[in-house]
Amino acid sequence: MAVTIQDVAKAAGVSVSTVSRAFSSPEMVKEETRARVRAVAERLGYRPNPAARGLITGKTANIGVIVPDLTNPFFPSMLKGVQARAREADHAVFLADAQEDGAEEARLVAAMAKQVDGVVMCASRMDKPLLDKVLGLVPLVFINRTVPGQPSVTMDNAGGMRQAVDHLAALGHRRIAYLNGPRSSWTNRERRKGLRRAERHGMQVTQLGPFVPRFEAGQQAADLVIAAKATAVIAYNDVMALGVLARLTERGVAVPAEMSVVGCDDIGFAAMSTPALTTIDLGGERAGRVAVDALLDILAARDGGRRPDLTAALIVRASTGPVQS
Amino acid sequence: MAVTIQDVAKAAGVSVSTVSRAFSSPEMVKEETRARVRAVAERLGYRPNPAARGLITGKTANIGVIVPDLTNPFFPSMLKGVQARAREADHAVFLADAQEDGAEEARLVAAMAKQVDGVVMCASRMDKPLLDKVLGLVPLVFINRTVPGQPSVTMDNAGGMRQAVDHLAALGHRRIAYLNGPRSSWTNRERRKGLRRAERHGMQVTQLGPFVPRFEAGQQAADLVIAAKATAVIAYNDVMALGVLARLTERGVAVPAEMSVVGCDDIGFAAMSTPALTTIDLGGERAGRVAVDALLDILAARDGGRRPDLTAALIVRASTGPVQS
DNA sequence: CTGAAAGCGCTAACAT
DNA sequence: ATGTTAGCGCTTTCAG
Repeated sequence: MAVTIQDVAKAAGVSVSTVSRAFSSPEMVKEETRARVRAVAERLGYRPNPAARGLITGKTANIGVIVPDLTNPFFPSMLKGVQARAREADHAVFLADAQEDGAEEARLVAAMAKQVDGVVMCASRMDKPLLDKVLGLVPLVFINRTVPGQPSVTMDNAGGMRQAVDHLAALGHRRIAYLNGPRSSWTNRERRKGLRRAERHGMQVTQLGPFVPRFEAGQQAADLVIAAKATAVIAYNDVMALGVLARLTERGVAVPAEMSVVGCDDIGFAAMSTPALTTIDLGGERAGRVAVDALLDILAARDGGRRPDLTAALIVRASTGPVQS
Repeated sequence: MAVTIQDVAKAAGVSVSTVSRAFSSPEMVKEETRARVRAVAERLGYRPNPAARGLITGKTANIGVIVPDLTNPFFPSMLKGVQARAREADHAVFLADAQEDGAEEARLVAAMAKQVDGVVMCASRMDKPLLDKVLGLVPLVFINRTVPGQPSVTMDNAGGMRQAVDHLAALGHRRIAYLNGPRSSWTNRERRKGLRRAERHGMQVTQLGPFVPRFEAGQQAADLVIAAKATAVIAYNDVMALGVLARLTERGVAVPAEMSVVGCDDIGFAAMSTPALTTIDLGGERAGRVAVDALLDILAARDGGRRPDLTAALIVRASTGPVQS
């Protein structure tokens, strides 16, 4: 095995506790000895074993993250935020992909429980019974999902939608369509709330779906939107919006001249489509950071409980424009 | 703290060793006692603490993965492969994002070393001195990067390029352009080797770049390709190819009628562009699986050393077509 | 087949 | 300021 605290102690001519302290509580050891110990440790290539440390301190300095699907372009930025904040706090990250399966999420939480101080659940799919199984195993923080009594950081889905609606209203649109995501999605419910803003503008809203939020569904939806005689469409997410765009192009419908399209999430490719996609940036990276903050607070018994909603921002690009008169 | 092996032992009226054996070496304990122990453990919600176990066995049942950039759409599928294979082998995954920085990679390896049995390095950016620092800390398996004496799984970049070139040749193209990725990239060097296949067809190849492999670079490159009078272009990766496509559309150059475009990696969005992108699928998910296999072999002293190159497959979609006569 | 006891590498009282 | 010692939760000889 590798070099242990014993080896360092022996080589430095001190006791193991001194070596331990030289690292964990430097102020408790004389400047001189500390320097010597550190030097010896460095020379030997000593690194404290976090597992052994965790066994006694009860803290692992690891945090877990569970996402429903790694290939969903919505998550990478969130993960990046988690990762970055975790690093700043000297914590390592355990990542797992639950394959859109709530039961798998529960299994993963249980598997991680002992090796992490807490876990960040991104857009968890777990239902009540599953939740009951894992709650209490380890501190949890939810992103984009509220669970009674559990800390969660939620993005301002409704506010983002309102901005999108206001934007379209300002452009003169009177008939818009909304492409629903999965019916069970908390996020989708929130977005519908924001959609009610349309009433204030006297706009007519056609609800389509629910759809499996994929590119193909967007293509399919595009034809429905045209048939509904809407002049603008807001999609559940960017991937679907991109599908709409593709199908519209295929059918020769000019965007934004004949149809405005708004997506959601501001995934990387939203800026790369033709035309570039107007979209709602929910602040995924920020959410990741905040979730880790909350977790850290809880662990420090600082009680980071409920965090304020993050602010959403409409990113206006080339896929939305004034309605044709 | 949670329920420990002691609690189970007491509740089941056996010694801790029996409980331990009931889980780790079931054949060593009588059928009847095993069942009882298991039942009690289940009732109490006992889960062995992997850290404590690892301390004694020297195995953590965790594997680490380091990627240069989580937001790079090339990696998710690879991660998915790693994740899936790890799960099958009952290993958890430690993920870290090195932010395209070799030094950070080294730091991460050191930080992970004690908590994982081995780490998979995806497209590592580490140079020789950095490598020397981390080699030996923990078993490493490299993906898309060869390091003398280290196990690595490489994708068939050259073979993929050859397929692309043959495809273009078959379509009658005589003048093609290649958009280089970063000069230091091992991957790019391999692709250039495959590009030599063009000589056999008597094709003229214009090398452009090196480019930072981004969408914007693709847009920039598109103009250069047109100026070079090439009728087809192969980009270092899909993101660049998508940039090329966007700029070509902007300039009114019809794809594939006037220009054929080939990407590389088969990222999710390659199928969603207009026109859908012909691309080289290097088999990222497969690579992830194979890397974990190799790691597992090494850990079991089965010596999984060098793995055969994975096979690349050209995915022909709508962005390539016969040359205009 | 099962139990007792000795650690794995480390930290945290408790001494000195 | 430093050393001694007792575990953290688990596996693994070594005895029965």
